[in-house]
Parts: sequence; C-alpha cells; structure tokens
Amino acid sequence: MRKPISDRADALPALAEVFRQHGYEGASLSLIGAATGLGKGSLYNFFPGGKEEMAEAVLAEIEAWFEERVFAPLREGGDVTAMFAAVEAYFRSGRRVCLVGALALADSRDRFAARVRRYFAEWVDALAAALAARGREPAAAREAAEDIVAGVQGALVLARALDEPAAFGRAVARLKARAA
Amino acid sequence: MRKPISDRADALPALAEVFRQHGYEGASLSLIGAATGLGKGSLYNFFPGGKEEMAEAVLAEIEAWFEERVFAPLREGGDVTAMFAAVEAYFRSGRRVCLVGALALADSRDRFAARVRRYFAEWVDALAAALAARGREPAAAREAAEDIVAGVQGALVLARALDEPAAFGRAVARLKARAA
DNA sequence: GTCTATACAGTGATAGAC
DNA sequence: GTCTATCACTGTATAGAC
Repeated sequence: MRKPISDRADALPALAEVFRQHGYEGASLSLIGAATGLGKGSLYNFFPGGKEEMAEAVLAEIEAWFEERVFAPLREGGDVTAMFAAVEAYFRSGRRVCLVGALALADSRDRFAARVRRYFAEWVDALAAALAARGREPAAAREAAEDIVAGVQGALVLARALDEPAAFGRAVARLKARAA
Repeated sequence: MRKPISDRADALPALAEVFRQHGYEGASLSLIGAATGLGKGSLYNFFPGGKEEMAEAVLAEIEAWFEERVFAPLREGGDVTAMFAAVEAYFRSGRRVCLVGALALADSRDRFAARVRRYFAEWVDALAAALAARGREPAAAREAAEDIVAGVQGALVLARALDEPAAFGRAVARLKARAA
C-alpha cells in the first residue's frame, strides 16, 4: 500500500499478499479492500470479473516474475545458483508461502488448475534443461529437477508448519548441494 | 459412507475426505452433510462444537493413525522402509493430498497451528531417531529427516499441481534410496 | 472513478416438531 | 436422535449518488 493505487498493477502486490495469507476462499472482499485501501467500487472497476479475475491477475504476475527471473535464466544460462538465490529471496527465507503451491492443494484447485500446472511444468522443464546443460543425462536431469522443485515446495510447507522459517534455508542449502 | 453411521467415529473418514478435497473454509456444512449422509441435526449432535470440532476430530484421528502406523514403528524399530510403504498407501500413490500439510499453507492455519506443528515435529523426530539408530550422526540424521518429510510433502504438492500422481511415486523412490 | 446502499445467495448454527 | 424451518450473519456482486 506504499504507492498510490491508480491501476490494476498497483494493487497486485497487496492482492497477492492477501491471497497468500488467507487462500482464495479466505480472502474476502473486505480483507482485500482493507489490504489494498480500495473500496468495492474501485475493485470492481479494476477487476470487472471480481475475485476470480483478481486471483488470475495475481497468478499471471507471479508467472511472469518467475518466467523472467527464474525460468528464462535457467533455460538460457543454466544458472542454477541464481535460481536458488531468487527463490530464497522471493519466499523471504521461508517466511512467505507459495501461492501457486497453496492453490494446488487447496479448495479452489480446479478453478486455477491450468495455471498451476503450467507454472510447475515450466519450472521443472527449465530446471531439467539447466541440469542437462551441465552434463546430466536427460532422464536424470528431469528426475533431479522434480526432486528440487518438490523439495522447495515441501520445505515451504515444513517451515510454515513448524513455524520455523530457518528450516527453509536449511532445505535450500541441501538442494543447492544436490544440484551442484 | 459404506457403513451406517451411528457415532462420531463412523463419520470421520467421510469428513476427512471432504476437508481434504475442499479445505477447511471450502468444506461447507452442505458438502459435509452430503458426504456423510447426515443432517445438520445429527452432525451437531455428534459434534456440538460445529465445524471446528469436526476438523479437530479428523486431525486427531490422522495424528493417531500416523502415531500408530508410522511414528511409533520408526522410533521403536527404526523401520524406514515400512514408513515409505505406509505413506505411499496412505496418500494413495499421490492421488490423495495431506490434509495437515494443506492446513499448514492455507487460510485457517493459525486455528490448527498447534496440531499441525505437533504432527510434523513428531514425524521429523521419529524419522531422525530411526536414521540415527541406523548409524547416522544425530545432526545429519535430523537434516536427512527434515529433507525426507519435506520431500514427501513437496511431492504431494507437485503431483497434485501437475495432475500426475506418478510423480509422487518417483519421489518416494528417490527418498527411499536417500534414506538407505 | 470512487463511495454508500443494497440485493441476494449461502454460510454456520439453533430451535422445535416428531 | 433426526429432520425441517429458521436464525443472524457474511459472502460476492450490483446499482445509484456524487
């Protein structure tokens, strides 16, 4: 809520945070209004499709962020270390949850199934390509990529469940070593 | 719903399935009524505390199941292979989601925070004890235990997200090899 | 464009008939 | 004990004033 909100894009960070903290069903329009500082009038002006369109916009932004900062560098440069740095920063060292992962498990999972699947498929594909470029057999690279992506998601679950963000950092260190 | 429902315990499996599929907020009393075949009268007769008491009962049953079939064997016999077999069966080879993990990420996470934390803490502790009994250094055993528990949870997220249950089986195979 | 009012459905929960 | 009817409330979404 730091910057004045004059269009959809300005509202997305606050929106994303509400969905992350409360899930899709739990993110009521009152919570959304409070978090963004926008009334229902403005919200429906920006997002005529209502809450579903808000969530879609948030997911699209997340996907774009990862595409630019994680997937593309992985595919092009094969830079796995940079991925771990980006991921650790993005998830705030385990204090932030992965909205896409949460949506995959939760209530409204079929509503966003296509987007969720694409996000994870792209992540695994890009990481497998990077590992293959570093000399692994294609099949082994793909297994390792699945292992690492699942490891990140599981570490987020565990860190949140134990209320111990440091568990995420430990997991990332292990995964980094395994990827090297 | 196979057996006639005459007390709380009979309703728990159907209840658990509803919470797993729709999350806590998404599991409305109408869904719960349809899944259990019970009217609101019966439900509130069995669970005077309403939905929250239903979820608590489900979580307690899950915890008891894992305590008996997973945690205790790990602590006593150190049988890691049996854990993987139990886990693979319980999560239906990746077609079933972990309710405790889902609650850790989702909306109503603080409501069940204590139970969620205990479930994962016991799992990690028991597994670490088993790995230590198999000769690992205590610190390494604990790291490996965290790695494996997180790996299971992450594999469930990934399998569900990709809509590819087989990804769970592949992950379990990798984790099993890593534990050996 | 943004707010205030409100419509309408659906929620969890309760009361009372049987 | 179980169902039906109903409660008060909150949800999303819309309409209309400004």
